[in-house]
Amino acid sequence: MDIPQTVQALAALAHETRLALYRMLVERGPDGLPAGVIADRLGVPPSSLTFHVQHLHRAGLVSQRRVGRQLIYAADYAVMNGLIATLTENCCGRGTAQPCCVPADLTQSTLQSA
Amino acid sequence: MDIPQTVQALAALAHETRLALYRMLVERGPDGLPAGVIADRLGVPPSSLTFHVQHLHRAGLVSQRRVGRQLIYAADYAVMNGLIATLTENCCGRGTAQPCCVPADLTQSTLQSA
DNA sequence: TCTACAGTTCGATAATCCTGGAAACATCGG
DNA sequence: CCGATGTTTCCAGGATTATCGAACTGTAGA
Repeated sequence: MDIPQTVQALAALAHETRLALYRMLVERGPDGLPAGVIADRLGVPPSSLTFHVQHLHRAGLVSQRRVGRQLIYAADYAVMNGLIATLTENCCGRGTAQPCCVPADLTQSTLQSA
Repeated sequence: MDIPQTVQALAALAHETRLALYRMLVERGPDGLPAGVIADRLGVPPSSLTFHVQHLHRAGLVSQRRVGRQLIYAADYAVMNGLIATLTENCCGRGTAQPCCVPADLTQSTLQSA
């Protein structure tokens, strides 16, 4: 993940409304949610919702698809995984302090328990 | 890590200069670097450097100490670890997609090799 | 084709952030 | 005490981001 992409993803998440939006979509899973429902739950007017969700979409954090007359947004985990990997590799104190987490590659899928 | 703190940390990192600054300090380790050296390396004027480094400092990502007449800044990993943990817990698709990484708590320090 | 509905785009305003020079503050050496 | 050095604070500007109503686009059903 290159630097501009990292900055873009960080900026996309660095807003209370958008972070709440993204978490809502993660919790919801692959089915996603239509724009209107998201706007309702967040309590923001439609045009503001579009503004924020597009921000996440441009950063690649959220996917968009049309179903009938509604637009469904869903979390796209690839960029988030890339972001966390980048932060873990470049921004955790390697060797100096205890690292925060281990990239999934290193642990042979011994998780699913958390 | 609560939401405002998460947003603040994300916002602090969501700028090319500040991300470069933070990575420089991580690479440097606990010794840290004086403000002047950082400004030189980043190619920003002193007042701009202060602006950005204070931003990181307010977010708790960077510590400050005085040595003689210089102010030394060093990466403080606690907040970064907390940030990554928060993102991993709340923003990775639990169960839906392959997770990006495993919190260090779960792996009995089987690292130090990476 | 007309109407209703779901979202987006447009436009104007407000708020926030960024930049960098100049002045002020703090520390050290003489 | 004075000058030199390192850094911050202050300030003004410019740039970017956020908010939200109103108008527009696209889709579905009668």
